[in-house]
Amino acid sequence: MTDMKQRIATELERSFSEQGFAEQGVEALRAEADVSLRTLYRHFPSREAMIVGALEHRDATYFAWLEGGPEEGVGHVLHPLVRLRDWLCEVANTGCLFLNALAEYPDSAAIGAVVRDHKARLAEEFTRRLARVAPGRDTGDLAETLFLLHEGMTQAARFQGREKACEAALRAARAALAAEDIR
Amino acid sequence: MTDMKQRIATELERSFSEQGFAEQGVEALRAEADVSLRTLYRHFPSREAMIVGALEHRDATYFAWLEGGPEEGVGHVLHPLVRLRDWLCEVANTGCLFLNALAEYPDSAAIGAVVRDHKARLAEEFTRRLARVAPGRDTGDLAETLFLLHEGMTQAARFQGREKACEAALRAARAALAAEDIR
DNA sequence: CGACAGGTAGAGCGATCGCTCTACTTTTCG
DNA sequence: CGAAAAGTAGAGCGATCGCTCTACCTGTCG
Repeated sequence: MTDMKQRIATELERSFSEQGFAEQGVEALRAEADVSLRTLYRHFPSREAMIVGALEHRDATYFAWLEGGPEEGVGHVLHPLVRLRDWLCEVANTGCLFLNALAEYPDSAAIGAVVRDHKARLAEEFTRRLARVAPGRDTGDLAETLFLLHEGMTQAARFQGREKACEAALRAARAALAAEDIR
Repeated sequence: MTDMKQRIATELERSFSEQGFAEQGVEALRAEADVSLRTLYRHFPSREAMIVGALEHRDATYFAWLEGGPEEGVGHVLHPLVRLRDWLCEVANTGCLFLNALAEYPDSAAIGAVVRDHKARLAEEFTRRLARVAPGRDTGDLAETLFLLHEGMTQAARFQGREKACEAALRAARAALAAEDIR
């Protein structure tokens, strides 16, 4: 059943997010998902597949998390950063799950591909939003700046604390938009 | 001997940097350092101590790497970002060793402490440089912006490619300085 | 009914893990 | 010289790893 696979993927995502990748083996993952070892392996035939499955699930979760928000103006552009702040406060402040995975398995082609795909679409998110708010203008550089701030904020929140990193990133983003006369 | 410990630490740093933390056990580290298992454990009595040792060594290496450069003007402030670009080109483009370690062992107090200490001093680097170039002005926010760009650049370079991330970060940093009339 | 897909529980495989230990050699130095 | 310190080589410990497999149960459907 697809329900089962979804349910397991949800638990894998939560588990890896909370405990990291190195600190728990397959048996621990099985227990968290509350299924038999056989069922776990039926849907995710290796530990690497479990990681990829968790990342794919997180990808969907996170883009759903970004939905909604202001449909125009600065608020529309900044929305992903605001939602990231919410995520860091309400869900987890443990860095980026994708980059954490990449850190542990830098040689895995499968993991690398999922990470690159996710990040490319995330960067595109800023590009799209800027294109909507400032149509006809070349906002490519600005999109890259906002994406860098997004990545920096995610990491800095871990060791500096959420509030400081979030305020700094939003302040910097607003300044960058203001400097380009986007309002 | 301290020489020996230094030499081992150098190899540990290189090894973890190139292969990641999860993908090699103590035996592989021993082989890279080209010492006996007993000697390795004499200087670093546990795998966690090896990681901490590698991070401490990297801390020293990296701050030495930042030395030199312009002593005033925008160049002085941007120097750490320029040197980071050099590092990503010449040494390794594998993200931040400290954050990679934290990703794998989020529950280790020892590792967490080293990471927080390193990052705090790195953030301070921008604060100091700005204070020198724009004495008497409140450049705290700007320093935080530059630090966020530094962190974002480090991560983005991994999956977007060095050039794109480095150019974007330097461009964004210059723009932020210009907007505050720092030259 | 009977076949089968998909679930549970858990024993157990070989490999590898972090780490300790023995036995011996080399270097340092009072 | 001779003791202590610090090195090498590597066997081997118990624990854990990822993963497979057997044995059994349950619901669906032709």
